[in-house]
Amino acid sequence: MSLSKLIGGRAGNASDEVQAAKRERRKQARPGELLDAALDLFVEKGFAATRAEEVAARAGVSKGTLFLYFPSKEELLKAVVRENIAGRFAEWNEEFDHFEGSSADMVRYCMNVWWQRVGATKASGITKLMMSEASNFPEIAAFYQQEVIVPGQALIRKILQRGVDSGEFGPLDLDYAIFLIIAPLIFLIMSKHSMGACVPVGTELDPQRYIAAQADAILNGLVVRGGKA
Amino acid sequence: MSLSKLIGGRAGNASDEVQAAKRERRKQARPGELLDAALDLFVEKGFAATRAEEVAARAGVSKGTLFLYFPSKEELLKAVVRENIAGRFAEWNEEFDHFEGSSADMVRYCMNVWWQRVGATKASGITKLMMSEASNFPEIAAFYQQEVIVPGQALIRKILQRGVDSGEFGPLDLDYAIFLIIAPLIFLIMSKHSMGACVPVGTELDPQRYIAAQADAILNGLVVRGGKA
Amino acid sequence: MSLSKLIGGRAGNASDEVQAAKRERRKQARPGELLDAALDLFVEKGFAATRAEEVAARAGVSKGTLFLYFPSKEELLKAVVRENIAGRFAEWNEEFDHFEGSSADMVRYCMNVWWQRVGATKASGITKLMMSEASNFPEIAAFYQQEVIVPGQALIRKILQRGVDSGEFGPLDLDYAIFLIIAPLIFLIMSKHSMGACVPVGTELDPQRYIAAQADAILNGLVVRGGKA
Amino acid sequence: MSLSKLIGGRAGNASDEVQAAKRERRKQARPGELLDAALDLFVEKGFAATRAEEVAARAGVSKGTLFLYFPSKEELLKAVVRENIAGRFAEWNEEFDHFEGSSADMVRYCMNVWWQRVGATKASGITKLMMSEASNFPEIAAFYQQEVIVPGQALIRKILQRGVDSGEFGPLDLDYAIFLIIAPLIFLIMSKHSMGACVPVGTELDPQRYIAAQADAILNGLVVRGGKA
DNA sequence: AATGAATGAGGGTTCATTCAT
DNA sequence: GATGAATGAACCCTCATTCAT
Repeated sequence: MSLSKLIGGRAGNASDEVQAAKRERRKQARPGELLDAALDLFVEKGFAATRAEEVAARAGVSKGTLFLYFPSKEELLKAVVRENIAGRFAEWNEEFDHFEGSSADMVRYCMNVWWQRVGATKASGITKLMMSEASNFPEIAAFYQQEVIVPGQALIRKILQRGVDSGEFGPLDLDYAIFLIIAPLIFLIMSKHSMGACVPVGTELDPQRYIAAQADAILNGLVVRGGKA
Repeated sequence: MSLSKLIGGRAGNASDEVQAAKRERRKQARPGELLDAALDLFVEKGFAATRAEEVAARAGVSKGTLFLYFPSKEELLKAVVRENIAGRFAEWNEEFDHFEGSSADMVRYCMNVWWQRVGATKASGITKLMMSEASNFPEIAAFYQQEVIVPGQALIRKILQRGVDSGEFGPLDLDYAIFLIIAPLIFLIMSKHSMGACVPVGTELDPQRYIAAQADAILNGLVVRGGKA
Repeated sequence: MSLSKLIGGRAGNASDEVQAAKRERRKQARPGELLDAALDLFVEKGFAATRAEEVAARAGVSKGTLFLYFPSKEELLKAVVRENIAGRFAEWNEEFDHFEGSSADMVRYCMNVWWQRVGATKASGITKLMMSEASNFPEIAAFYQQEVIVPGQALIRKILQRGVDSGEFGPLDLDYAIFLIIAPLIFLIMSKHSMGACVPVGTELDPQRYIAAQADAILNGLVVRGGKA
Repeated sequence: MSLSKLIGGRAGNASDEVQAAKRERRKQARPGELLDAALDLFVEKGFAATRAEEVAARAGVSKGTLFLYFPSKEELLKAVVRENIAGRFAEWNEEFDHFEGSSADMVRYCMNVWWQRVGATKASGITKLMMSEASNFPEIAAFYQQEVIVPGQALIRKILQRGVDSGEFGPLDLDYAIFLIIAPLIFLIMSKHSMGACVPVGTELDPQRYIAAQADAILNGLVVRGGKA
């Protein structure tokens, strides 16, 4: 912004400043609006099948404006992925390090919190997007692998390890046990973004109930205990 | 094109008949080769990002030939899906109806047999494909829903119901419990076809071990039993 | 933009007047700076390949400002041409009318003076520009033809005619002899502005030496004289 | 072409072969037709101002076809330059090495032959093109420099050296004397392709007469000989 | 007057589809 | 049937031009 606006020269007046600020705010917001629109459409239709003009239109701007903010459609995709992978794992690690309660509760909490903070948000679309487009954009896939998959798996592993260490969980093949948590969550996302969209209304999965059912079974198993053994 | 065909003499003779038969067989095989090639490529790169010419090239024919067998790229996709979801559910239903053994074993058997007959085969690509393209082709998605998802879920439900009825499994919210079986299998397929392709060699999932670990936990739970009970 | 202008106090004062004067001068200068920048770029990259924004940037103003002074890119081109062919032929005619010396000297003088006043200046770019763009802008080309080529050729013709009249030069096909002077000068300009830019450093033409060599030969010829005659 | 066509199987007949051959010939001719069209338009309008579709249209094909033969507009330009710089200097060197006659005649012959074989042909457009676009395509310019300018100058130099060696020409600053031949020829081309196109009909340069006038003056000079010396 | 964000027509390029051979 | 040259609609991206500030 020009210095004159800040110092208030002759031409400047209150209204001007307000307008300028509004415009400035708009300009700041533009990339975000475009990224949101792009995420929606890339997730819904796939990268190749989404036209740049559609993204612009959904963000309420013209085709040309899109390219004012992102040099190409592919860079837009990269930005979409980058933007939506706010590395929150540090924060979560912290949170789980101080968790006080059983490891079973921790697993439940982890799954629920993930749903609230990722699964239920637009960010979940990134997972669908990467699943669909990974092989077309290996560079982005590698980035996603390193920024999301690796730290995510490490986090789950730590939780399970805690349960094993405390004796609450039995001995586990951790390399594979982590998918007990991950698989149902990923599946939930895929359902939401893919076939789920084609399912008759009223029959979609209820995420809370879904997660509860999964957690119950993962923790306690389907097979009834004791008694007849 | 085979040289023999090109040189083939003028008059009808034994060799001619042999050639004709061979050609006939080839002609019959052609669509299959195209469907195979298309499945591979659609799964790997997505529908929109796959060029018709690539499909033809991988099938060893020219671009024009592809359109001789399929009127459009979209019809090719439909055929690919139709071709690869040969509903084997009738057969499986039969098989499971006569299963003799515990329901826990049945779950394990079901997951393993699914892997052998679907997950490990090219047919698994259809799942990936539908996940990625469902929203672009709702008609195909509905078809898949009806031909695969509904009967598949019914099958799983029957297995779990059997366990509940026999008292081997505790009471279950069946609408959601079915995903205990489905989610890890779908996840396995997505891993294989998506990000899995971007994972460092040697760190891919071992399907057998993966399925065993999932089945164990689903059936028995992570939490240690007995003792304090 | 200059900081002083932005901070400038509210009340009229001496400084204000100074600023206003400076701004006024700047305002007058603006079109000139734009024309200079445009000439440079049009010559270097061609009209179509030069972006309006580049011109503005080189002139140190914003894109919008360019269109404040010139209604379109094409009008800018017209202005560039118009501005840079300040018909100095009247003055030169005068000068040559009063030339005292041999016509050979006059030819040499003419070529050298042309180099100093046109060839070595930015104005020489106009020649290159017209050569490149004439067929795209016939209207401008006609203007150039009328303002530069016709009077230029007339001037040369007068010089040669003088030599012929005085008996210093042999009989000449004047319509074509004029190009003896013109061709090497135009070639020098084209060298400077075109391929010359691609020639290894140190191997560019030395204009003075080039003109001297051309003039010598034109006047005296390559073939040795006398002797055997 | 398929072997069957050559061996003549069942389906093949004379008409078929004729048609196929015709088509084949067309395909072979296509690139040449496109290059011709491109040369014309690039020369006339400049590279940037020429649309790919125009080139295709002038060659009588559709836009898409152009890109079947040349991967991009820029590659088309490169091909145009390459195609039209059939390095004929070897042949010419040979020709001039065996020239029998005075060096003055050789100069005249050289200029005339150049006009017939280059100046009067489409290839002359390349010179115009390079003059206009050199700085936009330094790579092509370097190629042109190396393939045309350097050998061309060497050829001229040899001719002049011959005259100096034989005593027919006086001592020369060869580095600059070569432009006595080159400049008028280049100027002739520029006239033809640039302003020349804007000159009133009937007033264009007559190349033969132009070359004769230039050669006469270059060889014998404007200044009358003998007498007063 | 000056700015630069926004626009949208235009041009290069791709690719599903057609059709003459 | 099979081919692949040809087509042209559609898409990405550029950039001259506008206009709110």
